[in-house]
Amino acid sequence: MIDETAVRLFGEKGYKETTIRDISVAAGIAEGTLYRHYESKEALAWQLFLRHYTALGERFERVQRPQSNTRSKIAAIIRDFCEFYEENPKAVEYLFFTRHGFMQQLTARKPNPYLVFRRVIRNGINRGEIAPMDSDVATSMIMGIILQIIDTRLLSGRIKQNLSELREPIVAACMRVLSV
Amino acid sequence: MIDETAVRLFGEKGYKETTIRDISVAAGIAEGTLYRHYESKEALAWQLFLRHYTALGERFERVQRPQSNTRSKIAAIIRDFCEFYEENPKAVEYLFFTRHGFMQQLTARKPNPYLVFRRVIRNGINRGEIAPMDSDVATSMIMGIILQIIDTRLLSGRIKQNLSELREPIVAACMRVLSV
DNA sequence: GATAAGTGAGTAAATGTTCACTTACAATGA
DNA sequence: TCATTGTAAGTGAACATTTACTCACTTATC
Repeated sequence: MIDETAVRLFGEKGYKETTIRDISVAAGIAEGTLYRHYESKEALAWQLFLRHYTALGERFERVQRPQSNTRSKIAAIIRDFCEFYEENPKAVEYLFFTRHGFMQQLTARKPNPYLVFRRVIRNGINRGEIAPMDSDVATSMIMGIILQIIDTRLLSGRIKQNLSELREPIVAACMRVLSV
Repeated sequence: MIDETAVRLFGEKGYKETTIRDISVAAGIAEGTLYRHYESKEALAWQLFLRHYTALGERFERVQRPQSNTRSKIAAIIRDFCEFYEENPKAVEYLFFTRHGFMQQLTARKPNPYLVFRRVIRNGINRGEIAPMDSDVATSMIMGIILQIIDTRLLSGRIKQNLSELREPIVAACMRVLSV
C-alpha cells in the first residue's frame, strides 16, 4: 500500500512536491511507519524507481527473445510498453516524466529497458535488417514517439484514445523511422 | 540577469527544487529585490514560461510561412527547433522537461509551438501532402523524436553529437513518420 | 516474552514572503 | 548650477509555515 501510493503520488506530482505527509495520509498510515520500511524519502523514491525500471527491462527482454527477426522483436517491445502503461500508468509517469536524477545513477548490471531496446536495434543494424544509424539516436527516437504521445494525452488532453488503441499506428511509425 | 538565472536554474533543477535563495545568490541580488520585479515565485516561473513558449511559437510561425509546401514547412520548423535549442538550451529544458503545470493553463490566444506545428500537419493532411492520420498523434510523435534525443543527451550522455549535427537525420526520420 | 510494526507529537532546518530602511536617480524649481 | 523632492530599485534580517525525520511508547505476531 505504501509503495503503490508513493509511486502514484511521485508520478502525479513529482518527487519534491510529494510530502511524507501526503504519502502517509493517502496510504492510511502514520508518518513514522514509513521509516520502518524505508530509511528516508530519497531511499523510498530510489528503490521504487529501480524496482519498476528493472521490471520493465525484464519484460522487454522476455518479449523480444522468442521473436525471430528484428522487426518482430521491436514490434513486441513497443506493444509490451503500451501494455505496461495500461497496467501501471503511474509507474511510467514516475519513471519517465519525473525529473529525479535516478537515470544517471543506473548501472548496466540490472535489466534496463533503454539498453534492451538499443541492443535489439544495434543487432538489427549489424545484421542488415535496419538501415544503418546511430543506435542511441534511433532508440531515443522510438522511445520519444511513445512517451510524447503519453505526455500529450496527460498534459493537454488533446489525445482522447487509449494507448492500446494507438498501439498499431505507433508500431507502424517506429518501423518507418527505422526503415524496417 | 534575474530572468536568465531563473530560467537556467528552473531548467536545471526544476521549479520546486530551485529556491528564491538559489536564484538571488546566482544572480547576485538580495532576495527582496526579486519581489520588486515579480509578485511571487510562481508568478516569476509562469511569466518566464509564457515568454519563452510564446517566443518559440512566433519563431515556428515565422519560419514556416514563407515555405510553399508542407514538406518544407515541417522541415523548417524542425530545423528552427534545433537552432532554438542551441541558442537557449536551458529555456527548452524548462519549457518541456520541467513538470510545471503551465501547459494546462495555456490558452490558444498566444502563439503556441505545438499548435503551429499541428496546423501545418493538419493542412498537409487536408491537401493530401501527408498520409491521413490523427494530427495530435502525428504532432506528438514529431516533437517526441526531437525532445527525447535532447533528453537522452542530457540525462545519459550517451549521445555525444550536438543537436545541430543530428538535425538532418531528425528531419529525415520525421518525414518518414509522416510518410512525406 | 521477544521481535517487528505502528503511532504521532515534537524538532531542527529550509523556504517563500514581508518590511523598514537605504541607495540611485530623474524631475522640478529657484 | 545646485538643492529638493518623489519614485523606483535594492537590501537582508525577521517571520510564519512547511517538511523530513526522530523517538518514546503502544500494539501485534509468532
